[in-house]
Amino acid sequence: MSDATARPPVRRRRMSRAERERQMLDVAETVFTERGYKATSMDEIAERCGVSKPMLYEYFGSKDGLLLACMSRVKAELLDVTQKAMAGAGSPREVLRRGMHAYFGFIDSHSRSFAMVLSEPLAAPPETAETIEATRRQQSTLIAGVLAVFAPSAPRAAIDAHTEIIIGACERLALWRTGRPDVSVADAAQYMTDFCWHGLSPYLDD
Amino acid sequence: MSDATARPPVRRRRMSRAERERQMLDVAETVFTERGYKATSMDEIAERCGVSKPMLYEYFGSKDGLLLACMSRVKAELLDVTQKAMAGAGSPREVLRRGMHAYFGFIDSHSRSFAMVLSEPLAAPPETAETIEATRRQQSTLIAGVLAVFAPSAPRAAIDAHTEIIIGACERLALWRTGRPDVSVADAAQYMTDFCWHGLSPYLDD
DNA sequence: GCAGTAACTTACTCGTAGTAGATTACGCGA
DNA sequence: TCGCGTAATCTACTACGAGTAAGTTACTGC
Repeated sequence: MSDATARPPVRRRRMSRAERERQMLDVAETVFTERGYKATSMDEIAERCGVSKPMLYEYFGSKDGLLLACMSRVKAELLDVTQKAMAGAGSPREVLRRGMHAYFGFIDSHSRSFAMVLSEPLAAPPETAETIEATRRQQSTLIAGVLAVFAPSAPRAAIDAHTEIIIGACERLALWRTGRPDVSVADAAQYMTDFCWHGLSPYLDD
Repeated sequence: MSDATARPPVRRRRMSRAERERQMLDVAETVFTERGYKATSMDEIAERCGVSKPMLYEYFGSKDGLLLACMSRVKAELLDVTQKAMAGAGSPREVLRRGMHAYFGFIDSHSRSFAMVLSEPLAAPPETAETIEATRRQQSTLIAGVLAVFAPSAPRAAIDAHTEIIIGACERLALWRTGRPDVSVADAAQYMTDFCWHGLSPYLDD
């Protein structure tokens, strides 16, 4: 009866490294999403993992490191989903539309509010910022690849610039959708695709 | 001789509220830019103002508040510059190009690295994030207004969406330019304008 | 059963955001 | 020129959270 009375029998299983790491990432992702990066304390994440703080540091080195790990995982998943969606398409335009649809759909369903964290959180030292940029670059590479295939005649600088333009536009639009439940995933994908294809010209009256 | 020996005669003038506020914002902007948001301590800003920490809190309430005030000021200036640049143009396309040019030019000359702070710093509580969004919305309103004039036939939702797309693209492109000194202000403005006008279609080979 | 190691903990330090309450300098009327 | 009120300012704290050093426990293979 010694444990039943004193403390609720918190099941503190030992876990393998990989198992624990995954669990920590899951918890951290949840808490960061709930509270925001700054308002989250390492102590709280540790507690909700049923583990003590130094464990987190053992695994991720720092609070920034933990956030970074979360983001890397999510971004990798996002990249994968996007890539797969694009694979099945025929026309260039369809490739783009499907990619966009997958992108917005992922952010929407997976963790709508985590999108905030994704696009905002850097209070971080420049080093961390750079790492995040690097992750983003993967996404860029995908887009840039697509553009390069579609437009082999375009100079490199133009491709890079347009890649940044498209990524920025997507991220911002995704963020905006957070407060606009009336705009569906398909709508957003359509807006982006149309805009990429013809810009504003369809709307212009002259 | 009493002050000359003991301590360097730090000129600690008293200032009026408005005067001190401006000075604090100047210093804070500089330090945030130098060190990044997180790595900057309120003590350091206070010291470089020749003032003690509680003064900063008296004026801005919190570290987030101070950052926010900096950003508001810069954004207001940016908005102003952009607006003025657009005023003098004839054709719609020229309006856009001039606006873009002013935008990138401002970020470039005024505080290239502060652009990082502008687009990153939110480790802030949601409330602060919202305030920043509100500031950004001013910029949005400008763009949306322009779009509405150019394309009176477009539905409201489309205008809003395109506004977000354009803002996101601009911010991202500005950030990207930070690491690409070879891309001039004019280049960036041109990329954005062209893309807004016709999207990718000029590059597509089909 | 008994190493040996890998998972895990307790119990700290240190830096920095934020605050309570005393204090000083300046403007202004007599 | 002298006080006197008030606004600007300071000293001296507390609180909390990131990060760490060094020790402790539980599985794993022999």
